[in-house]
Amino acid sequence: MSKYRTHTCGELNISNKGQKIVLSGWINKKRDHGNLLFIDLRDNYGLTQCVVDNENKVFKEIEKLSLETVIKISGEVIERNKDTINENLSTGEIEISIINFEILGQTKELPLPVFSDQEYSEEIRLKYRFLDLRRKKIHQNIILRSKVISFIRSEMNNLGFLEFQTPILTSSSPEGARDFLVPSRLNPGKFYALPQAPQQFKQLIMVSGFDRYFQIAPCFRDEDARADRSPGEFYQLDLEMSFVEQQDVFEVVEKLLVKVFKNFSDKKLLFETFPKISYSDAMLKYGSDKPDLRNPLIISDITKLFERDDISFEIFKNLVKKGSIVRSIVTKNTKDKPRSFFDGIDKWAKEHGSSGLAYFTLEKNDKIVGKGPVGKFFSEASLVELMKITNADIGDTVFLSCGKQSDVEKILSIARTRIAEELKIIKEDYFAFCWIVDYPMFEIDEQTKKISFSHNPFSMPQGDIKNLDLTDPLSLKAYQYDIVCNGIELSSGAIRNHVPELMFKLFDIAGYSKKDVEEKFSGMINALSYGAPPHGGIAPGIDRIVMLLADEKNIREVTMFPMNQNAQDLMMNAPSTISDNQLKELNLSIKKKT
RNA sequence: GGGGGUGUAGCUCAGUUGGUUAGAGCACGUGCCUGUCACGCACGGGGCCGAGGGUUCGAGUCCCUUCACUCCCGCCA
Repeated sequence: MSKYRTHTCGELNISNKGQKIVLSGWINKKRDHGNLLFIDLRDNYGLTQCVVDNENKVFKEIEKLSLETVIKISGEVIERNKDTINENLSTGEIEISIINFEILGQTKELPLPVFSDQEYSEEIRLKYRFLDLRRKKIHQNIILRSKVISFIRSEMNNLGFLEFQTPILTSSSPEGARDFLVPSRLNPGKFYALPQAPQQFKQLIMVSGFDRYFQIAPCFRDEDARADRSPGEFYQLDLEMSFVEQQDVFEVVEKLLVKVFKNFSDKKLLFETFPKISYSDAMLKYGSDKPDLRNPLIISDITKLFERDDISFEIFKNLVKKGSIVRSIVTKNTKDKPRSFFDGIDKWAKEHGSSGLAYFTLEKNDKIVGKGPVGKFFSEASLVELMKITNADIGDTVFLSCGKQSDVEKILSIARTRIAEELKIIKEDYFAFCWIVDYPMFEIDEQTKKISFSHNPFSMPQGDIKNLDLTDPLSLKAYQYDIVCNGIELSSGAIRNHVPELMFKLFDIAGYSKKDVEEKFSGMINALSYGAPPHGGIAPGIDRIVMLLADEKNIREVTMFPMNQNAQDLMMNAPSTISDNQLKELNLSIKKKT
């Protein structure tokens, strides 16, 4: 028998009636009636009500204990009266009549309450994370995370994947995010980098002939934080497979994610075979490469309409002549919405950096007309044509945005969400997964006008790889794919380029000489030259999967010890200064701030 | 690097047009209370109103600067 307990605080029930037991835990809540005192004792497993009255000689001592003191209680399991049963507790049919107690851990006055549903500031939560983590919701989130990871491990094993660790101290790579760097003592002036992802290693594992690899991999990127992005580190389910095409990867990931999401959430899946949407379609129909498919609204391009003579909407027509585009969102049966709804959307759009959203509602009396501020500019014939393009009906409203393509995409993407929220047509009880496929291999940097890799430089371009036409690199598509759920990018992956000669050519387009590539990616280029299998993979983000399952909007709610927005650990005081001696050993000196 | 929000008791917040001694709930302390489960009642301690400067007879409140936290943009192969 344990010195500290015979049972946990979530374990006892009516079947233990009459037993002498020992429990240990935290004082979650006290209810003091003067001569009768209730204590809710809490541990990881649950809550048990303990009771003591003034006939007990330790009563006065127990009465003085403050919340969150850790105590050991010995007592007897008593059946509660019918009218005092608490149906919200698994232990609610019994209570412990306290015989004796012992203090195991004293507490100072609490900087934040544990038993409370109140929100409180991040600063205090992160500084006293060990107290914060005692709170119910986040405690359960962390347990969920553990269970999800362990489930994924076992499923990956079942699917024939082997788990390997890859180095944490590795080399800096020129592409991608900013690296975290670690100075080398034995190699003065040189630095390790923490891996942004085990990208090269997992490809090397394939070249080494291990066929199917996975890892719950820590990834380090020195980028600014967002609500769904921790500064510093995050975890990916990193996986890679040999002798596969894109579809083989899709099948494995779909199988896995469907199981995970069915197992750990009550929400339903909108699709069990995830729809595949090309990058260009996604940008057109949703204005984004991470569309939320729970939202039924779809964007249409109606630029061509504005070449018609029977439309007199001169502002848009002139802009179109100068190369602007016009796209629309149609909302179903919104003719009876109050004026304030439409103006609200328009005003909101203006606040978000656009020139607003023009709109009109389709109505039919003798003939079809557009009702609303700009409806009068459209002839009946042009409205019929518009209805054909956008699938709009009488009673629907058409919102219009005109401008530069990237601006229109941006504003309509967020307008799509905003309008759907207003109309309450987002299917909140679902997970809507999709694949975004056919990403362009290259893109043009708006500022430098240089061509760069749009995603991963190691991706395999689509087409005949032996006779690839590289004269128009911007039209080249890659076997590069993202998985998106409810508007959140869960991961990206690719079929890799395992042909060194082709890789040199592609890097050349992005401005890297053969020598650069050999130097920066020596490990991998070298390996690919000694018999590399065709291979590909993906890396779903663990933190974001758990966020979706726990229905949390902030990644810190599913991370045990997160850093704050300035990449500081307020509990451990990281980062911190180091001693002169440490600096000397590392051959480093710190420049004074100017 | 840029933009928005917030900052008042240990915690969560209120504080009117600039006007007496800055309030509430929880927590803490003392007292009463033997069936509560957000127990109840009474009393009490607790404040550099984030920091600095300015306007004013007078600033928690107005102005400027600055710091912290947070959300967003940039960034995230």
